[in-house]
Amino acid sequence: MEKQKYYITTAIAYTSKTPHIGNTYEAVLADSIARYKRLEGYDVFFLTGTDEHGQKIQNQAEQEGIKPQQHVDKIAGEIRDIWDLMGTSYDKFIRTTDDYHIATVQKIFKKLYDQGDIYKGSYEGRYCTACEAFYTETQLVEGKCPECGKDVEKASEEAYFFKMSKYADRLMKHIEDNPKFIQPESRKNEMVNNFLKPGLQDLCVSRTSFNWGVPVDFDNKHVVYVWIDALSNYISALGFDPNGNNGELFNKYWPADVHLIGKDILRFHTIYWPIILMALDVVLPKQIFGHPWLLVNNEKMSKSTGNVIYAKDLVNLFGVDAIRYYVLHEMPFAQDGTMTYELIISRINSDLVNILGNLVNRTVAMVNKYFDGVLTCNTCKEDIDNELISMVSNLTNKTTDKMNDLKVTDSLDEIWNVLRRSNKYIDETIPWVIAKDETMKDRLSTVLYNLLESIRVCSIALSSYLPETAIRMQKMINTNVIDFESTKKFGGLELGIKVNDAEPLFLRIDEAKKMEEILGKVENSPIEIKKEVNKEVKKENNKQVTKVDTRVEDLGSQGLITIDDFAKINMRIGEVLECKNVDKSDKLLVSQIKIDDEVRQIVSGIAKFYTPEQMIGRKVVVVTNLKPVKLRGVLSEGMVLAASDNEGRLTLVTPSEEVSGGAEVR
RNA sequence: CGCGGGGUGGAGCAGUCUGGUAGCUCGUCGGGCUCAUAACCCGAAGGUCAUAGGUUCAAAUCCUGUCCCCGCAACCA
Repeated sequence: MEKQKYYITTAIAYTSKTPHIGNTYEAVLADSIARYKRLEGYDVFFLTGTDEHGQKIQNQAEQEGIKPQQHVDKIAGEIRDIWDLMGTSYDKFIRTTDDYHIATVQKIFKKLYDQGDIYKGSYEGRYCTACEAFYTETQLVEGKCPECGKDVEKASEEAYFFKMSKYADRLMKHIEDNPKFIQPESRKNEMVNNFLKPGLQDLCVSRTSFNWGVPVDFDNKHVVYVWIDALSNYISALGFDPNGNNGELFNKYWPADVHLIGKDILRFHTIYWPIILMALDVVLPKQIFGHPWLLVNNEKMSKSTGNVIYAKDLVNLFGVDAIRYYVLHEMPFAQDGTMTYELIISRINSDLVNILGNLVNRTVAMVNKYFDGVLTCNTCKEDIDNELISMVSNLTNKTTDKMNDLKVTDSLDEIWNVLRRSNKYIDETIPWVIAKDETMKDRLSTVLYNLLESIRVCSIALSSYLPETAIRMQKMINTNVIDFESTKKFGGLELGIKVNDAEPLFLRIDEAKKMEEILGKVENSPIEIKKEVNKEVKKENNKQVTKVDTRVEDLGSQGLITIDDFAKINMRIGEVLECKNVDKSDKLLVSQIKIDDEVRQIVSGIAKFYTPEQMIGRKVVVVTNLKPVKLRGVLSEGMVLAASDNEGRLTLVTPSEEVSGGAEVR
């Protein structure tokens, strides 16, 4: 019988910065699904990769003084290293800067243009001549430029658009007819109610404002804007050809069985992507799963709050499989999961060390102790065995059911139910008691056989989630029967093989010690989390400085500035006379600050940390020669300096001794 | 009234669509056992299911109002 195919993809990771554990989670999730399908006997193709174009990347590269290609090469390499570190078994890693991808995108764009789905139009907006930038109505602040506060004029920028509305009805019907198309289901309603029902706007699919992208080959002022470029990776990777000469992989694997993506980009995958495919006359993917997020202390991970956790650091601290287990287990189907070091440690100790590791260890130890590692009999059964045997034989049916719904967490729970039951079975059968009775030798052997068989079956079930651990388990019990089918009938384990010495699969973690290590109190701590954050903050600051003067680039990528550059920044001591909250803003305070004889109005994003009352009367450090800006409609004529710690808390910088207002800071 | 998610024993969650005695893991307490990584097994305590109304023989579950938390969007000069 021919193998059934299974095509799974992750979203391609954006190469603007090193991905954190939340981004990495998606790759691990996809990997566990891919591995499970392979185990089941599917012919699996697992695609992942990087999205490398766009203005943001172009800007970053400029700020670092390198070519965009150098920048993306570096980050894409990092991403691939992390995916490899986590053991993701992708079949192909696509980069949107790959030649074949660029060529395919160009062909797709051309075809859609030729058949009239893409048309050249203009992007109506407001143009600020001073800033040379376009803004939408909603971006304007009191009808003026949000950057410089000057007047803007109506203007239009040439751009290509995709006629989304043309296909809306067809898409709506598809979504209705295929209830599993968008998963989890709650997301489906969100998409239909918020975007499809109100009517689709035509999508702007090209840009002229930057050039780091796939050029439109028949109109080279334009580059293809993100969605047609990024989304097409799912088919370009397989050798799709808009003109009909599709590659073998495409013919074999398309349509995708599942696109695994973060819930934040669901709209693009469930609306724009299917419509693009319809326009290309390509069948739609079977399912799109918007997975939840991994939160740290109930907050989304972000650089600005300083709570970013990287996979590499976690692996150094806890090991690959422990982290794979944690992220897979803590992430329910539809709801965000949380991550803290304490929770990781507690999960490892209770699930991996106590339940799994200890079960294997005590069982193998008994086989060695009582039988010199070689069991002699597996037929001396008793009724008490039945429940265990039935749970073990049904395990992979259950995990398969769960995996078919992409419920990875539930699948792991099924395995742990069997592991728990096995521990209980040891207490029920009291092997250390029957070991004292010579006539019970066969019974003892059978009991231990049942346990080893349970471990064997669990190891196979686990191999998709904890591949390294599964292999270690199989080596320890020294079995060669590790195929999927063998899990369905109890008794697949060979008799007469000699188990190896018992070794702990996972080491118990002393929480207090580990936390100390994590907080960097221990010397030579492998953890760089806090330091990483500091580095990032410094980098950001450096970028700000490079904006001030382009000559900085000459001084190399360290972002050093000369004393002359520094001298351009004028800082003075000012006294806060008045301070109020800014309307409709939760972060902004507006202060009247007296500097010498002058009173400046300055807006600061410190409302989370200071009340207006606390501000009044304070002496603060003010940057006085910044270009004035309107924030939330309020004019700001400078900047109040504040220090930001790892948690993103702000503390105002104030003079340590009494000093007259207006004093220069240098 | 910008959009969305959530509030269930100390912690993390399931149960809500398809009303019918409130469940799981961790933690705590008590007991058992000693093969094992102070592990494992058994038992107990602990919840007016955010809150106020409504529908119903019956509501964590359906309807309405209110409060709180968290994301997104806008805003950190």
